[in-house]
Amino acid sequence: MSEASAPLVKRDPEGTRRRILAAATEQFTSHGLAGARVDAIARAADTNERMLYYYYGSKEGLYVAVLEEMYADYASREAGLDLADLTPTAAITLLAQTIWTYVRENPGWLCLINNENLHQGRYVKGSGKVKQTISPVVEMLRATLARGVATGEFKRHVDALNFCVTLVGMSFYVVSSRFTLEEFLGRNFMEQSAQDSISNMQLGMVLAYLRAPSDPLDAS
Amino acid sequence: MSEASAPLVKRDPEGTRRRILAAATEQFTSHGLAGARVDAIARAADTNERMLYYYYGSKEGLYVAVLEEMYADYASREAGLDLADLTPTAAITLLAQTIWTYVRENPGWLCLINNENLHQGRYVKGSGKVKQTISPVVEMLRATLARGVATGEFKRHVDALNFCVTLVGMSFYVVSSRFTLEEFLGRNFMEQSAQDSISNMQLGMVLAYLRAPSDPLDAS
Amino acid sequence: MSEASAPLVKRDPEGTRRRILAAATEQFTSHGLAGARVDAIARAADTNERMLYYYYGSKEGLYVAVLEEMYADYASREAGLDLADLTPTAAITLLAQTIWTYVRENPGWLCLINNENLHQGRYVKGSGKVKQTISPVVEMLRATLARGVATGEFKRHVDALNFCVTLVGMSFYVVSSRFTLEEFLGRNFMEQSAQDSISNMQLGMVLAYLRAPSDPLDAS
Amino acid sequence: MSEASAPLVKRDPEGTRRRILAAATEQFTSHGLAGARVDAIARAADTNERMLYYYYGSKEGLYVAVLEEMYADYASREAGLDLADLTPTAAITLLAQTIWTYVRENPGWLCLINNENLHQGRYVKGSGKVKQTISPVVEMLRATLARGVATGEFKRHVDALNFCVTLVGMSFYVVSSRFTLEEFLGRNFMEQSAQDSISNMQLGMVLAYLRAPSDPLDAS
DNA sequence: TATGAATGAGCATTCATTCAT
DNA sequence: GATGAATGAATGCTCATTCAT
Repeated sequence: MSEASAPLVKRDPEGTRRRILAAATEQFTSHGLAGARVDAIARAADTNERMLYYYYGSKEGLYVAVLEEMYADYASREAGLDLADLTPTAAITLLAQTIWTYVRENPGWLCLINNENLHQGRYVKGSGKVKQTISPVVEMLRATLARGVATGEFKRHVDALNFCVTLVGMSFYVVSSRFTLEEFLGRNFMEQSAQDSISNMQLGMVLAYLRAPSDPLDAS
Repeated sequence: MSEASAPLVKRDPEGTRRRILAAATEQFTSHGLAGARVDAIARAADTNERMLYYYYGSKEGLYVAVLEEMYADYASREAGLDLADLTPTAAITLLAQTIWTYVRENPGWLCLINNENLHQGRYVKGSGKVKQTISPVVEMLRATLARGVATGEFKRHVDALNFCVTLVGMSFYVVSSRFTLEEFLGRNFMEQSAQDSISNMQLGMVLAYLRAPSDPLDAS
Repeated sequence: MSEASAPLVKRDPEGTRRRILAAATEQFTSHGLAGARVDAIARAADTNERMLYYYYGSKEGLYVAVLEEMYADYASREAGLDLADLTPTAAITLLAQTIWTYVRENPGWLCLINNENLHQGRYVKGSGKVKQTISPVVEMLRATLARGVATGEFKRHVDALNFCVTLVGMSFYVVSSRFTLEEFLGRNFMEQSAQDSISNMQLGMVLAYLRAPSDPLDAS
Repeated sequence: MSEASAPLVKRDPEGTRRRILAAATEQFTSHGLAGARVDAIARAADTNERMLYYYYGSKEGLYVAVLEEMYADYASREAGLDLADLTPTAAITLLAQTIWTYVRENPGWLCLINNENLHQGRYVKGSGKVKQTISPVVEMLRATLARGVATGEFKRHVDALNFCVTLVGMSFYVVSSRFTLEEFLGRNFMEQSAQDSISNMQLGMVLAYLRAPSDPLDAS
C-alpha cells in the first residue's frame, strides 16, 4: 500500500499506445493496408479493438501513425550522420553504406513505402507530420559533392537529387524484390555475402562516375 | 453448324476470358491482391462473378494468371532484344534504355512485383508457368560484358547478375516510388525530362564503372 | 424429373423480397429506424443478412422501401373510395369512418409516420416513388364540401386541407398515443367501445361545424 | 471551509446534473431513445460519459429522467390555468389556445411522447414519478362543460375525456407530422398563419358541437 | 456458356458500460 | 465529484464463394 506506484497492473496508456503501434507496424508491413486485420493488430498488441479506435480513430489513422513513426525514425537516423569531417570519397562511401545498412535492417520500411506508392502516396500527402520530417541527407550530399569537385577528387557536377535517388534505389530494389529475384535468378540477396558483393559493385559505379572525366560519349 | 453461328452471338468464351484477365490486371495493379474486389473485376470485365470462378477457379487463381501473363509479356519483349550486333558500349546503352522504357511504360508491372514480394513470392513460387518464362537477358548481358572485356572497352570482370539487378533497380525504384519521392523531394519522376536526366546519369555510372581500371580503392 | 416446375425448393426471389419487406415492416414499426436490427429482420424473413443488401442495398434503402409500400397501400385504399354517389353528409361520415378504420387496423402505419417525422421527413423527401403516390382524398373532400354548400346542407366554406388534416389528426393521435393516454387517463382506446364513443363525438363535431351558420363568435 | 471554497471551483454537481439532463432532452427528442448516443450527450453537456452513469445509472435511467422532467413541466403549466372565472365558451377557447401554444412551443415534447408510445409506454409505466404528475386539466374541463350545460351555453353532455383527447389530438398531429404533411400536402404548418387558420377552424368545430342541439342524425 | 440467387464467415467500427485512479 | 482508460458484445455491412437454373 505504501508503494502506490507499485508494478503497474493494467492501466498503462503509454504502453498500450506503443504496443498497438508496434503490432500495427508489423501487420501493415506484412500484409499492406488492405490486407492487415484490425483484430489481429489488437490481439498482437494484447488489447482489444476498441482501444485501437480510442487512440488512433480508425484503421487508416493507425496506418498514418505507423508511417509517421517510420519516417521520423528514418530521419533521426540520418540526422546522426556527419559527413563534413570525411574526405569526399569517404563521405560518399559512408553514405552508401549507411543506406545499405538501413535498408537491410528495415525491410518492413520498404514494404510500407511500396504500399504507400500503391496508394499513390495518398496518406503521406495527408499527413502534415510526415511532411515535416525533412531529411537533411540531400543537403549533406550536395555539400559533399561540391567539396569533391573543389578538391578535385570528383571530376563533374552531379545533380544531388538524382544522385541520391539512384543511390537509394540500387539497394532498395535489391532488398524489396528479394523474393522474386531469388525465384528467377536463384540468388538470395539477404545473404551477407551477396549483399557485400552487390553493394561493393554499386559503390564502385558511383565512385567511378564521380571520378571519371565528363565525357560526351557517356550520354551517347 | 448453320444454327450454331446464329445471329444472337452472346457466347464469346475467349473474349470473356480476356476481358476478365484485363480487368483483373487493372484491379490487382491498382489495389493489390488483398485490396482488389472480385465483383469490381467482374463488373469491369462486363460479365458476372460466376464466370470468373468458371475460368480461373478463385481470386488467387486469377491473380496467378495475371502474374503469368505479365511475366510472359516481359520475357517476350526481352527476347526480341539483340545485343550481339552492337559494340559492347552500345549494347549496354541499349539494354539500359530498354529497361527504362519498359519500366516507364508498365508501372503496373512494378506494383505487381512489389505486391508479390509483400507476399514473399508465394505465388510466383507456386506457378510452374511463371518459372518457365526464364529471361535470356542475363545470358545476353554476360556475353556482352565478356565481349567488352575482350575488346578492351571494359576494364574489369563484372558479375552479370549483380550488374543486371542494379541496372533494373535504378529505374525500378525511381518509377515505383515516384509518389513518395515527389512528396519528399518535390520532383515528379514521371516527367520525361526528369527521367531523361536521371537515366542519363545512371547510364554514365554504369559505363564509367565498366571503363574504369579496377582499383582497390573503390572497394574501400 | 418430368415435373421440372415442381414445388420450389429454395429459389424464390420474389418470395424472398416479399418476406424481407414484411419482416422489415414489422421491425421498423416496432422499433423505429435506429432501433431495428438488420439481423433480426433477416432472421424473421427466414433468410440471411446478405440478401437484404442484395435486394435493398442498405438498411436505409429497406426502410424507404417499407415507407413506399405503406404509402402505396394507403393510396390504393383511398382510391377505392367513392363519395360522389352519396349525400354530402353521408360522404363526410363515410370518409371519417374510413380513416378511423384504416388507423385502427394499421397502428404500425402511425409508428412509421411518427418515426419519419422524427427524422424530419428526410426519407419521404428522398424517395421519388413516395412522392408520386398522391392521394385523391383531398380533391374528393373539396368536391364533397362544395356539394354540401351547394345543396345547403353545409353552411360555410371550409378549407379542405385544414379539414382533412384535422379529421385525420383526431383519430391518429388517439391510436398513436394510446399507451401514454391509457397510462395517464386510464382509458384504453384500442377497445372498440372506446373508439366508437370518441369517433362518434368527433364526427359530431365535424358535422356540427359544417352545419352551423358561420358565426363570428366562433373565432373569438 | 476557507479552503473548500478555494478559487478553482470545478466541482458543480447541480450544474453537471442539469447540463446532462438538458443535453439528453435535446438528443432524445432529436433521435429517439435508440438513436441517441451516450457520448454525444456527454459531449454536449460538456462532461464525460462517466458522470452520466454516476448521476442517472444508465441510458434508460436518463431517458426516464427526461420524461419525468417534461411531464412535470407540462403539469406545472396546466396547473397555472384557471378556467373557473371565465364563461364556459371563453374557458374552452382559452384551453384550446393554451394547448396549441404548448404544442407549438414544445415540438420535442411530441417526439418524446411518440417515442414513448413506440415503446408501448414502457417507461412511463415504470416511472412512479411520472404517474404522480396527474394533470388537473380533465377535471377542470369536466367542470367547465358542466357549467356550460348549466348556463345553457352548451346544449349537450359530453364525455370530458373524449373531448380532451380530441382537443389535444387535433393540434398534436398537425405539429407532430408537420414534415410528412408538408411533403404530401405542400403546406408548412409551422407557419403562424397556417396554424392560426387551422386552429381557428378546430375551435369552430369544438364550439359548434357544444352549442348544437343533440341530434341523432350526427351519429348516423 | 452464362447468370441471378443465395450464403456464412469475416470486416471495420460503434455501442453502452465499467474499472482504476 | 470527476476523469481517462479499458472492454465485450453487438452493429451495419462486405467478402469470396457456391447453388440452381
